[in-house]
Amino acid sequence: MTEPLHRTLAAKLRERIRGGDLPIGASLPSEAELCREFDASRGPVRQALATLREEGLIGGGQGKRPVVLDAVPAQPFESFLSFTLRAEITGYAPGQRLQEIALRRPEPPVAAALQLEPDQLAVQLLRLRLLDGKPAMLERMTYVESVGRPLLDADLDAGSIYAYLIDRGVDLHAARHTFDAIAADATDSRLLGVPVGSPLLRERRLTTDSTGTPIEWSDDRYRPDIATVTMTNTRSSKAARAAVA
Amino acid sequence: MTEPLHRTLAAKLRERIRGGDLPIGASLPSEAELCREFDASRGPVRQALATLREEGLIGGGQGKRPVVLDAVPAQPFESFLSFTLRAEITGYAPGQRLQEIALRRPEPPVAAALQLEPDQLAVQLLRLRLLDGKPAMLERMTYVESVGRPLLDADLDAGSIYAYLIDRGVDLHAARHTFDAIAADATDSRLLGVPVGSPLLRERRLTTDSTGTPIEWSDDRYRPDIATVTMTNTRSSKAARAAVA
DNA sequence: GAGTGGTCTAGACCACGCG
DNA sequence: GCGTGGTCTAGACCACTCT
Repeated sequence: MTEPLHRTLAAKLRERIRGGDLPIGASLPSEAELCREFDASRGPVRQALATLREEGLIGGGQGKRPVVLDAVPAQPFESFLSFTLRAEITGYAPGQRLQEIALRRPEPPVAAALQLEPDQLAVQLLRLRLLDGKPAMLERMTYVESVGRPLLDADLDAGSIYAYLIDRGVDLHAARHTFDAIAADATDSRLLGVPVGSPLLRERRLTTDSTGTPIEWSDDRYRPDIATVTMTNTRSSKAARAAVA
Repeated sequence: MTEPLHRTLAAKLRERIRGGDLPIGASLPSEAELCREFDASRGPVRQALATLREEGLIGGGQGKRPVVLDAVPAQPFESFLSFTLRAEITGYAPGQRLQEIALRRPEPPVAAALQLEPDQLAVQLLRLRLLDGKPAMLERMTYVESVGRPLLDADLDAGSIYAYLIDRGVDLHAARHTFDAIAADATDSRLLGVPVGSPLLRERRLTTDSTGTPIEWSDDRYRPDIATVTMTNTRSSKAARAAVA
């Protein structure tokens, strides 16, 4: 165990919160009490508390004890990307049905977003995402060929594409998300089971690697009565957590 | 000057970076050097460096000096909240037309979100937001009475409510945003200038102070052809930036 | 006034990066 | 091996909250 003390303390406190030992709204022990309990000085104790504050788990202020605000810590980047992860955080059972996967020349706006030449190929997927077995979101994803090729041989009904890509060492670094609303088209209507023209939440996403090179473009449409997109941000930390449902 | 030392140090370093004294890619002085220069101990110096790291200004690691990464600090929280700020970042001219402000008992779901008793009063606003003079978003905001009272006397067509509240010392700490899509109702239709039933992007937001006490509830509806909500997140830093348009 | 977190000091040892 | 940041201790004073 060469784990730093402040990490150990943070982990122990996190466990008490997640385990319900310290319910939402409860006060944590004071810094002095934690020092005595763990036989540590104030430095590490304060560092551990700062970590939990960053994660949005606790709040508080001068003269007041820290208070439990939330039971689930934020995991900013991955949770922003992965429908699977976001669903699991929220307690829903995620599922998926691949409708189509193809290697083709993408439409001009998509090609432009991915900075592809007009004749370059990309891997496109149409996939229906489920929450507790009900159609919740329809995603139209486009990957640059070098990244997307292996997906042609993968079992895409099995789980998260992001987990698969990260496992293979793909350098996912930044993402830009744009939200708006759009009326359901015929494909949306058929697969999501809503009338044509009904309002859907659309998230368009461009994911890039750490050099800024585009990797993935996606157009995701959510059925608003089944799934919403939620995110939390706090002033001090810059952590943001995203979830569905 | 009752400003804490670590804040002062952070401000001085931030100034050197913004002023080009420390260009992007340059190394900062070592912690020991900063201690000598400012005649401080390591604690405050490290706290100041941690602040800049949080803002995405500097990076670095064990054994290496801190390196300047960027010259402009991210201000994630405010930019997440303020339509005005988000518009300015994107280069649009924000505007607003207050339609109504009232002190009343909010509808039960809103009262529940704000943890109010059924007979407690709250301040409710209906305000149309403009981008370059065109109707872009309609917000229905509800503030707990203690926070919202001063708004009854403020000039709400002048600028950002958040700037006003923060100036008055209101402790805005965390916000939870939920996005979905909804069909325009009669009020939306009239003020936003879209047909009844057309799809709108809806953002519902609950803002709390650092003890977790709810302060504000808002239901914001965006006209998708005029305004969208965009956010960027990166893997390494937890900074996220939001914008409209 | 007692208890709490916010801040600061002075000194120490360790792990990592680099020459 | 030396300088760096990462971690930890022990003690101190102040500002704030609560009662």
